[in-house]
This record gives sequence, structure tokens and C-alpha cells, in this order.
Amino acid sequence: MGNESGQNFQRRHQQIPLAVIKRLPVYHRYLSDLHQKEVARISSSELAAKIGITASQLRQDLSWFGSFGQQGYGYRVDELLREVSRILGLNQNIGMVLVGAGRLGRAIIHYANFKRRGFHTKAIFDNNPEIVGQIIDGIPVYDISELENYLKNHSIQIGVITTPATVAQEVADRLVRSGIKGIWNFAPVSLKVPDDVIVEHVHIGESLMVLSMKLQQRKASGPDS
Amino acid sequence: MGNESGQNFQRRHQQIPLAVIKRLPVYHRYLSDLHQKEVARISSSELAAKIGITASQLRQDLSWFGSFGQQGYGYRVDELLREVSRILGLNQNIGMVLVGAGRLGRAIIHYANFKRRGFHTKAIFDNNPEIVGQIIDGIPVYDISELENYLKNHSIQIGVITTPATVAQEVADRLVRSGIKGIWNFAPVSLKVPDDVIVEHVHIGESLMVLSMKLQQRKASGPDS
DNA sequence: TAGATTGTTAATCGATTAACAATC
DNA sequence: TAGATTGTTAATCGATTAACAATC
Repeated sequence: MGNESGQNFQRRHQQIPLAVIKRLPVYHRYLSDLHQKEVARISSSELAAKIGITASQLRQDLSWFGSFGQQGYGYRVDELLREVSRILGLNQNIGMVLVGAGRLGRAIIHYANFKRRGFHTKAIFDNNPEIVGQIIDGIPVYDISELENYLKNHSIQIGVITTPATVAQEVADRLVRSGIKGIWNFAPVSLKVPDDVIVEHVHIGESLMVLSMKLQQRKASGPDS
Repeated sequence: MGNESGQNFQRRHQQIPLAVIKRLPVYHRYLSDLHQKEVARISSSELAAKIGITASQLRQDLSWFGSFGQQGYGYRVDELLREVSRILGLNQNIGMVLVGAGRLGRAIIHYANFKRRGFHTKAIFDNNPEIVGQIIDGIPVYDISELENYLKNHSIQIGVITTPATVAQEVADRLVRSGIKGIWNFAPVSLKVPDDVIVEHVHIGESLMVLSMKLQQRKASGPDS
């Protein structure tokens, strides 16, 4: 076993493929569902069938992070859920600030339950004097000029950008200069940031275009192909 | 030339890889920028460098749809933009309905400028009597019970779901039964629909988890790897 | 014409699937 | 123990990159 765990260790330190990373939140969602339904165990083939992938892929993906199952039995749902949550870095109390208190910003703050997952929005910044000073969902709105000062004095890991596209790069630059290493970007621009900063871009507009294109393709190639 | 255009034709009728489809909106965005800056021509290597991909990939991707460049010259920006827009099915006056007039729904209606791209939200549906009857951004809000009736009498191609996760599947079922073939889904559930219906899911929560995981990985493997 | 750059074919790389020995 | 199912190695498939003849 010594040898093999050595190999696991090695593998864990290679670069995890992005394709694998993107599937983890899906696994998390299905496992959460099962856990809520009090399902105690599941095999890779059952879970894969639910998700719509192959059992091979599921096992292959998990093997990047370790061995969580048991031959002849499958996986314990609670255990696997805990592992996947850990891998995803959930429940760690991550501090966020949001810049841009428009409609999208307000929607995002409210969205789903990332508070339950450990993501806490601590402050909102905007340049509109009518909004500055308000409390939205229990979170204070500060003037954008106070951004750097705030970041200096609070432990914040993620900056969320929900500003218009025109100012998104400037906001990103200011976040980066204040030491933020993770940016969650909703503005439709490709942000330029240093290599040590991670940007996750939510592609809202792109997604509609992809839908539009697929519909068009479907139409072109006939309704039954 | 007869032979080769025959080959092109063939290729155009194979299944376009999803990876290619997803890059098209990006090309569209960069070309729009260039067009606005009144750049007349660009080579595959210049454009690829801006986007951050290889020139090979860009040319390979475009070749799925035809030949839009000119040897020794490159591409005319306006022409290529027009072609990419056509491929994406933009500017075609597509009718949409939105179900769920909460914060996210309101944000999406307002978002970016898809009106300029030919996407028109014609009606909003909700089950909250306080919202029903309002006009949001010039769009009337109807009671959800009128959904089927509305769809029978109007030409709608896309249904947008911004409801809570709990009712998203039911809404999808009703849209599908009314003949909608394209669903733009913002609820964090995997919708089950027949094969001839296309669902584009905007993965908001997933995206935050991916960011969280990447940050965690970065931290684990040391700040300089 | 000479230089530049395309469109496409071939080579490489990476991701998915299949298969199976290990073992609970 | 026998049956089931994992973790992993090997085979396949698909996507990206490199190279280059065609040609503007």
C-alpha cells in the first residue's frame, strides 16, 4: 500500500484537468440530493446514470483526488459528499465583496444559497450616491472610493464584479492591486489579470448565443436529426 | 473547385463540436470590438493572439463553416463579423418569454443588449399576484396560469426560466408541452426534456464553486506554481 | 513578382471509455 | 465464500497544434 499511496500523492499534485473540475459541482449537487433523500450508498454506475455520464468517467474523475469507495459496495453518500465538498473548498467561510449594486448585483447576492456553502458577502461597493449608505440584504453599500481602504482592513478572498462592461477592467485592476486573488466576473469582457489571479467568468450573453445557434442548426438540418 | 466545395458542404453537415460552438460568441465579441474601432482587416494570428488561442485553432474552427479569408491578406473584419453573426443566428428577431419575475429574472431582462442582437422578451409570467399586471421594462407580467394560452397565440422560440429550483422542472414541462424548443435555464437543476428540445443552463452556482476550488488548489500547491 | 497568410492535411496531445485484476 | 464493484491500466476517440501547399 505504501507504493500505491505514493502514486496517489503524485497524481494529486499534477494539474487537475479543467474538464474534471467542472464536473465536480455537478457531482456535488447530485450527492446533496441523494443525501437529503437519505440514500446511504450508491455505486458509480447508478450515480453516473443519474448524471448522464459513464461510470468510468466518474471513477476516473474521483481517482484524481483519492479513493473514496469500497469494492463490492460502492460509495457511502455522506462520505463522498463530504469529500467532494472538501475538494471544492466549500464550508470554509470565504469573504467576498461585490462591486456594482445594480439589478444583477442584487440578484447575485440573493442567489441560491451560497451563504450556506460558506460564501459570505461582507460589503457592496457602488458609485451611485443614492445607493451608497443603504443596506441591501443586511450588507452595507459603500462608495467605490472606499474599496482599497476596506480591503486593507478586512479578510476578503473573492471580488465579484457586476458593473457595466465599461468599468469592469478598472474595477478588476483595483481589486488585484489590493491583493484579491479570485474574481467572479459577470461583466461581458475578458479581464486581463496577472497569472496568480483566478478569474471565473459567468458567460450569460455567450450562453444565449450558443442556444440561438443550436436552435438554428437544428432547424437547418431538419427536425429529426 | 467543384470537388472542394462539395467537401465543405459535407463538413458543414457533420456535427459541429461543442468546443467550437462555445468559442464562436467569443470571436463575435472580439470582432465587434474591432469593428467598432474601425479596424478593416485582421489576420488569424493577430486575432488569435488577442483572444489567447492559437491561430491554428481559429482557422480550424472557422473552416467548419466555410472559407472567409483571403491568402496573403487575412480577414475583412466586417465580413467575418457578419458571417459569425449569421452562424450564431443573431439579428433574427427571436421571441422569448420569461418565467419568474424575481430579482434574477428582472436582471436578465435588463442584461446587456440582447435586444440589439435580435432577442425580444415578449411576456413575463409569475405566480405572485402582487407582480402580475405590472409592466417591467415595457414587458407585461401575466399570471402563470395564462402561459399555455399565451404560447398558443404568439410566436415564441425561447423560454427563460428564472424561477426557484423547486418549480423549474414543472415550468420546463409546461413550456415543452406548448411546443417551445429552446430553454434558457438559470435555476440550479438539470432539467429533463425530450431530445428535440435544447436547454442552455447558466451555471451560476457551479461557477463560484469552480473558483473556490481553483483558489484552494492554488493555495495548496504554493503561491508560485 | 515576392511576401504573407489562408485552408487543410497530418501529427500530437489529452480526455473518455473499456476492460479487468484486486478486493470488500 | 461468491458476487459486486472499485481503482487503474490500456485502448479509443476527439480536439488541438503544427506544417505546408495553394494562392491572393
